[in-house]
Amino acid sequence: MSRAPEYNRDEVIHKAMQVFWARGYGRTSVTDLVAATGLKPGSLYAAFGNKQGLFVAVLRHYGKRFKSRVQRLTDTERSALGVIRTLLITIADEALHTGHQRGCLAVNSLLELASHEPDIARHLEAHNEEMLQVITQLVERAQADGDIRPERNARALSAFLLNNIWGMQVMCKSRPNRAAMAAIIDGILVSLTAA
Amino acid sequence: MSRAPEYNRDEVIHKAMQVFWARGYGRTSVTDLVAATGLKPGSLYAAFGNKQGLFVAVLRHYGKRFKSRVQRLTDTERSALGVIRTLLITIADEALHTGHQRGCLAVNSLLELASHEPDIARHLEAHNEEMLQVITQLVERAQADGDIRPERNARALSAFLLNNIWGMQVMCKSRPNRAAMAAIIDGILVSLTAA
DNA sequence: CTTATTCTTGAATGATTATTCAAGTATTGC
DNA sequence: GCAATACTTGAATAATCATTCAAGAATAAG
Repeated sequence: MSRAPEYNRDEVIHKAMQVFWARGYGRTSVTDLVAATGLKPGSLYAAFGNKQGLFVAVLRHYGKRFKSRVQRLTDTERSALGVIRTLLITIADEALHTGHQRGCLAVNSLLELASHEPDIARHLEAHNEEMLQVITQLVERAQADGDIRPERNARALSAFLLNNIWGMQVMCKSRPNRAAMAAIIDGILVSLTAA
Repeated sequence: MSRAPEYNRDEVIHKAMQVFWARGYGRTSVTDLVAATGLKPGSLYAAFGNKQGLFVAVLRHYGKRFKSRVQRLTDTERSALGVIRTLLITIADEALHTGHQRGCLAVNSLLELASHEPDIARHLEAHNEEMLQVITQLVERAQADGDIRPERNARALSAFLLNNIWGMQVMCKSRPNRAAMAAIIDGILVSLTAA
């Protein structure tokens, strides 16, 4: 006993993500979102409360997307160190090949909003903590494989790895460069596999 | 035969920097700048053209400030590798000790504006290139000192180093953490001084 | 069909924005 | 004192912003 929505929620979130990712939160107007999603203001506000509500939904979507991508990598690659290497190469390739220099939505949003929107800050910190855990598991598996010395602190190595991933996401925004990317990946692997 | 300005240009730029740094370009209103600098809109626009003009002046000021800081470090430290280590520790300490999590104005602005303001993007890319050169000189000196293997590519090592500095500036915005910072600095130095 | 429920629409609202400009004020040279 | 010049002031402007809401349209139950 009611009317069904004409839109698909996930599609709307995905389209909104493209706009937020390309333009940032602050520079994205509700008018932009209306144009991208096809939903009129009233429907958008009924579905997500407000602009920030839609943005939180987008961040959730982005996080799931990233995790499922790592999972797919883990499924195809045999060694954990191979997964790490492929992950880094994938990030580099994405930065180098895509024309738009969007970087990482989570990093972009962290820098834009962390100091001003506590709710979003908390969400992004949780996202980073999850990323750190995923990486730590990979490092521990690489240690079990014998590719990384077992006496080294997995959590510490992961913090170092995540730091470099963040750095690469910054470079995405400023003349991404194949030689530099290769040097970075090399530097990471040298450090990870050192005695 | 005219009236002298009542303000000091550098002071105004410095005060404007604090606001842009704390709030970001987009979230800083001209009203904020008027409050922080004490200049009324008319005077601000006469002096800097517009908001973006003031921001460019701020970025220039920020760049000079950073370079003079590295220079001071270079003057006091004996070894180039020591300068690199101290530089990294300084960045980490600043992130850990200051209550406000401002990160780096150049990185923040790059992520916020690079895709939308070509003039500012060019300015920030030049800034990054300068940083890369400063770091490359340090690496080359460390090679001459015998602290880094001479056969390694100084430019590549510097790209790796800068990447980690960028990463640390991202971490500034998300729960900066002493153990992680130490792990990162350790990871960098392991890689730099590896065979 | 009737009614209740929910979705859609798009114009209206009020706040905030960057920027301008005319009027007022101080300083300098004569 | 008299201009000429440049700085200061703050109200006005016009655009853009997120958000609301009343009216219309579709669906489902009875």
